[in-house]
Amino acid sequence: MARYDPKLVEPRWRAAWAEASVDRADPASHAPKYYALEMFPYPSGKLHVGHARNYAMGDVNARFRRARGFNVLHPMGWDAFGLPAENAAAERGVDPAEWTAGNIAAMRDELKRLGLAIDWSREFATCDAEYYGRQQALFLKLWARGLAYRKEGVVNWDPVDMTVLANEQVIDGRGWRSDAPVERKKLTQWFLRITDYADELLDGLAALDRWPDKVKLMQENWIGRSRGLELSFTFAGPAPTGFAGGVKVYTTRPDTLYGASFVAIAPDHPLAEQLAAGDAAAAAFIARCRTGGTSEAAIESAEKLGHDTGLRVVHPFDSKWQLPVWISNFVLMDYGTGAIFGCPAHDQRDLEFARRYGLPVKEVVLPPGEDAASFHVKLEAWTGPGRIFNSGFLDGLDIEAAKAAAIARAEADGRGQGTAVYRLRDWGVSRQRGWGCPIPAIHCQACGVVPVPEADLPVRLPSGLDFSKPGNPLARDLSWKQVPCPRCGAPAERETDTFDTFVDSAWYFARFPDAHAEAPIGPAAGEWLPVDQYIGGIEHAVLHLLYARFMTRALRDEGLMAVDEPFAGLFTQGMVTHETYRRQSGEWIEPAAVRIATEGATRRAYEIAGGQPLVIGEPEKMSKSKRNVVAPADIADTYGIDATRLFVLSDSPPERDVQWTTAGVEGAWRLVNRIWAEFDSQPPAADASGAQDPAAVALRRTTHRTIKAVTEALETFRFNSAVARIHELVGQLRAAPAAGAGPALITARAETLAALARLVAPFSPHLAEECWARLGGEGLVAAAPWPDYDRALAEDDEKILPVQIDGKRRGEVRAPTGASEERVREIVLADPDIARRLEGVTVRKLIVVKDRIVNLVTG
RNA sequence: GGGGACGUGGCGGAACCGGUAGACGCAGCGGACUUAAAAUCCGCUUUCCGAACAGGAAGUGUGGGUUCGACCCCCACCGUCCCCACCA
Repeated sequence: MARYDPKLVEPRWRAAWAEASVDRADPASHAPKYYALEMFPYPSGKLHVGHARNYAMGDVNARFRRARGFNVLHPMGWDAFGLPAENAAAERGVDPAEWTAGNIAAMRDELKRLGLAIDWSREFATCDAEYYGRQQALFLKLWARGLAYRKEGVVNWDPVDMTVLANEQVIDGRGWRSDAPVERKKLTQWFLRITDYADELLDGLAALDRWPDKVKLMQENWIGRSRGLELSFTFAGPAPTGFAGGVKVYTTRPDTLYGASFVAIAPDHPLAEQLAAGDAAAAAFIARCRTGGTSEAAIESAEKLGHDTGLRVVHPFDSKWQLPVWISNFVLMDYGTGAIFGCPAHDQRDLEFARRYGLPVKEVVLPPGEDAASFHVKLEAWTGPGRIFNSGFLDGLDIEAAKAAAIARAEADGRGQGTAVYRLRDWGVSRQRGWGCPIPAIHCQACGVVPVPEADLPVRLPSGLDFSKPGNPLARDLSWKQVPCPRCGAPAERETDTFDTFVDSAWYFARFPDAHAEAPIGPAAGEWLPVDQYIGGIEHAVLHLLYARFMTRALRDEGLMAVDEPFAGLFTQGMVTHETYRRQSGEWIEPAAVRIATEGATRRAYEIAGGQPLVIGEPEKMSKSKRNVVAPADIADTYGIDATRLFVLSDSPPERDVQWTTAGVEGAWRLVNRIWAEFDSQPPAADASGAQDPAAVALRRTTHRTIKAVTEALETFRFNSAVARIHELVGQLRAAPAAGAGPALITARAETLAALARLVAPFSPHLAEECWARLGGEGLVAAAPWPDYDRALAEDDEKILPVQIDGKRRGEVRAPTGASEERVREIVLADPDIARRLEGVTVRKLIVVKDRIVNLVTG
């Protein structure tokens, strides 16, 4: 018996797949299409077990669908722009393009070694000019449609790296890379008008029935549509220049308007800036607001500060009532109108502000059970339900009715309008980076911002950029930057900002169907999109996944895509974690340097070198800092790829985290060897004529039941359950060994093995090929159809029914599958054991659940 | 502060639609093989009472409820994790 040797077996079958081009999507096929895609990786240069799990899931799905008769498109690419390449360039003086290309080559090899059924003929990287040039072309179209624009906005500015940072790159108020306190800076930036699609992006979520609810909910909250009233407060005295119409505020609580005690505007509000020009105190206050940190902790502890402008506005429902106008740090310029009215009794922030500055607190919502004369808000605002009082024409209404009435009155008076406001902001896509897709625009003194003519695309990144100094090297490369204006020919300058890399990933899935097409999105995209199953991490729930949904719609409106939604099905997989080990002194020790000893049920860790005891920590996300990273390549050297793939899919449900353990992979490795042993010991199929062997019948039943169960588990992404069923089937095979078996059993075993090879193929494709070949199977198992099951065999012909008396299990009876209630009743009452227990009691009720259970209720 | 998810043996987890709780794996224990160890193979393994592979009791975070029957549905509470957050 030959021991299974993955080092010999695995490369051989990968070569065979490549030779036969089994992984290519067939453009001429008439089979139904299936587009399987996993989020493409950033080419860091090293494959992580987390990658291995992600791509193994996608691969199981792709191979399964192919076996079920679909024409599968399963491509791979590289999300290749980004900061790590610039860091490498800055630290080691390497060319980011070369560095990235080297990483891609290394990772491609590692991915290929995983035995993924990927159509490599469609591979591309976002840093290829062939890709990003076409992205520039798409951008020009969006620009022409008015979906791209430039706007001065307040951004997170890293003063050390001299670049804008995305919100997610700001950690506790500091730049994630420089650790410098982030500044709020006004800068003119490119934006994409994602808010034009806010309603559609929100309402479209309902149709995504194969997306996790969690992701849909996160997007819903992120878009954050709220309905309310935009309302103008006119000035009591002469209005400041440009504010003849008053100050426009936004509120979701127009029902509390009679509880108003002030109007507050953001420090960045145009009115505040105008006042600052003539009021030193106001200017100082605004400057102070801008220095405040943006971190969670800073905001949490930040006091509500204000500056009374001295201006007074008139209450919209009572012309004799005047309210002060404050500038306040807790009002945000980029939500709503940048101005609010304060109702301290019914808003906690307004209450804190009012208490600090001695502003009135007037209750207008009476909570149930409270008395109008005695109800007073003290330290906590009342935001719950109630009846409106102290509020003129709104008195006596409930909150919802009062909101409607207040909006109707404001609209009738021409002072306001019921409206929806979104939390979603337009997408700022400018980055002051040198390793990104250049934004195809030229700045001309005379003509303004001019698009690069399409014929001049791609705007290529220059080679030899200097990354050794902070800031954007493109801005320093004058020979690249200085160009004639395409409109008037005068000397002009290129836009030196590059796109946020999320732009690169917002449309890449539409490129794969025609990866080499002249047009950015070729005609085959119409056939393949949407992606049938997309797989990736939950961390992209509101970033990448929202941007891709927006881009798909924007390009649809441009006539370039035929679908509304890019991803019909989405699966978000969990991470791979690992225990952590550290010395008493605190240093983290990598798993490879640790020896685990079990003493009874307790586990202890020792450092291999020196033998000193270590502290075992909870499983955590693998990270360099905690040194708990495991490289797939090292594991594959010992146990082979198939065992590695099997393990990361078998130990936990796929959406949950899985803890990497050596014992776990060893378990998978055992299964690989057990499977192989069954094939290796199987004699050629015998002639089974005659002989009804009960062992053969039992094995066949298990086989067909397993095919059914594995098929259903793979349909619903329950990989762990599928592997458990395979374990069971292998256990049955071992219980009915070929040695000494009669012809009927040998034949049954042959049927089982033929099914097993195909059931295992999505998980452990190399092993499956080896088994298939050993069995004399036709062609490659990678191209073989999925096994069918016999319904009759998958069902037992007899069921064991537990018998409960008053809900407690007291015995069991055997009954034919599908037996009628009367028949089961007879069987139960005829059972001597049951009869004995029923002596002296009356059966009040006998409940039979077909093929499941019997419950006797006594009285 | 707002929103959401999840609590099942020593561990990861399973349980279709409300119908035998603990599949399968890991760890552990016992045995076989071996000079020995590793590997491999066989068996046991929710807890408690019990000599028992007799029988019984308890049991899916806690407390209630609905039901012939609840891990599953409802209410309240406790705990853990995730997302968002001065969003008016």
